[in-house]
Amino acid sequence: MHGMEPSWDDLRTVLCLVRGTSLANAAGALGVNYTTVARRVRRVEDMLGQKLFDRLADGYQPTQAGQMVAEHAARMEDDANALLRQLQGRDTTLRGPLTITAPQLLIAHVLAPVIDQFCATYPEVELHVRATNDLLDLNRREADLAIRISRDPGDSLKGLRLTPQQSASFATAAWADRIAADPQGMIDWVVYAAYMDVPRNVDPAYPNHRIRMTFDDMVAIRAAAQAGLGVARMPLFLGRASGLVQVPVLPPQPYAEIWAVAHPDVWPAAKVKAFRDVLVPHFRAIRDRFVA
Amino acid sequence: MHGMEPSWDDLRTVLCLVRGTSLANAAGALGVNYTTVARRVRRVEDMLGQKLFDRLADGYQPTQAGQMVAEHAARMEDDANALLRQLQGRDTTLRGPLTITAPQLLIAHVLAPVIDQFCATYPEVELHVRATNDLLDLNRREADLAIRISRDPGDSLKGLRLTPQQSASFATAAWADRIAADPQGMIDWVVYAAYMDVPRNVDPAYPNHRIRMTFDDMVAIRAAAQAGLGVARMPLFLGRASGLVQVPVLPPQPYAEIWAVAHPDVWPAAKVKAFRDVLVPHFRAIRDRFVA
DNA sequence: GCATATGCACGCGTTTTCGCATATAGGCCA
DNA sequence: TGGCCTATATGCGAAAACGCGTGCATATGC
Repeated sequence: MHGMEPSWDDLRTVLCLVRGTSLANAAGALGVNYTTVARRVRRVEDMLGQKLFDRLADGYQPTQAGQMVAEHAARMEDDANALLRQLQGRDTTLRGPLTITAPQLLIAHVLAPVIDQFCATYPEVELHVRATNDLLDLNRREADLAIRISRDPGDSLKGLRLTPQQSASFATAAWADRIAADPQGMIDWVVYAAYMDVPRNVDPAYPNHRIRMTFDDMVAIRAAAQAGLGVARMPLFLGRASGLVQVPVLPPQPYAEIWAVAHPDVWPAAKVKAFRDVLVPHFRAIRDRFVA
Repeated sequence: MHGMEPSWDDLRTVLCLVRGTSLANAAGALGVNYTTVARRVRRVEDMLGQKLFDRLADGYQPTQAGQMVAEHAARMEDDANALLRQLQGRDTTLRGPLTITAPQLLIAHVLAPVIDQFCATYPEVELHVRATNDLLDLNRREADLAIRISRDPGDSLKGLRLTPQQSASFATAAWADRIAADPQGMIDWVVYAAYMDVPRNVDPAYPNHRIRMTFDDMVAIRAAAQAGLGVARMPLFLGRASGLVQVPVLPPQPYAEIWAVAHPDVWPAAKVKAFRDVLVPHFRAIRDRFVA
């Protein structure tokens, strides 16, 4: 025990190192040089008089004491995030940073005009767009507002339904012709890896199906369909915007709705509200792109 | 909004400034120069893009946003304290700092030999003694172990009863003679301000009493009794050690017990246990100083 | 078995932060 | 009203923290 108590930032550094397992990862998360992480960790250990990490060949391995530090620091982080969210929710300015997130395909085919209009209307807002299928953690402020396909389960996020939508089967024109000419023929499917099966509710007029291949990503599925590998189920807005033909194998049917969600703390922030106010009328105007 | 998020240490600084209401107080609590406090606060405000304090003539007055920062930082502080307590509780060394607290009079007349013995037995322990009647906050690690008259209410502290004790009435030899000579005579009392009355249970053989003066401190009461201002009720160990004579006006009767208390996290620490192991036998050996 | 990639430790020069001294403004009391 | 006390701003030199480059050890791949 050296007596002095460690600085809160040093505790945070320990948390990042436990999470990252290497100095470089922790340094990246903190936005500092990894040498600094090493120095801070050593300093905390000196102050606490306890070793927090075993220096192994493949990185820093936390000791039991290191785990304890990380657990408490994680709770401190929750409080810090809650604070920043609440302060952000009180913000009434239309200046400065705003981070939104949405799946790539939704941005490319639906949101681009919304983003354009928003930036033109609020030129002082510094908009950051995170185009990813990953569900960013809105509690940790990885984004302020998320546009998602299907409302999120679990978290206590506040949400707004932008539109219902339907899915259907799409393929190249060549495939469409072939299916029309021979409904009894074998139909190749390109499907999500998670499902691993031909969609339910296919029209009984087309009895023969097989899985041609599976993907874990809708961009890849669309590319495969565009390459003529088979038929794919996808939301109407996407199939229609991809140069594909809707084939009658799978009739239009309900698909996950599109939602805008945010943490309730952040929801009332002026910039977040402003973005919603551009988003909602735009989705109302183009609703017929999502349903048959 | 400047974008960057504030460092946790800066949030802590805001907390101390809200608590202290002046730069100097906050700086004292943090162990830094007050100029540093002013700079950090300004930095946080820039980062958050919100004013956290109104600079008034008589100090920094927190805004609503400043209050919010302080509330969350207070929770972070609780977590940091819990961490430090738990790490301390795991400490098995008999080196380094240990802070105990007890009322001045208990230290002066009872604990001094215990402290002496402990320091001789564990020379590598750096013992800090905080002699005060204030109840230090053991949650906040203002002390590791407290010896208190009466077990603490409220907190969830772990405790050990060191001894029961009794109180009685004490005065100078002159007063003792006067009372023996004239039991019907007026008896002047020196009492605690909190009570504002002659003790209950006085012997009916002494019918005439009045409050001569009140004090809010036992050191002062004893001094007044020693100066011959009147009769005072005090614990036996104190009266007997103060050159006073026990007078029969108030027969010996139960008084608050003496306890050793610590936070349950800290209780198992080696240094805390070592101190208890010196404390307990000593109190057993001198028990007759506390009861009639 | 050699080359490469990953990850950490150490030393040096630079940037940032800090403490101290000084200056300034407002409130209290004789 | 003048002096003093408290409390906050500002400028400068010192100290601490930081980033970068280099070197070493271990694991991985051809």
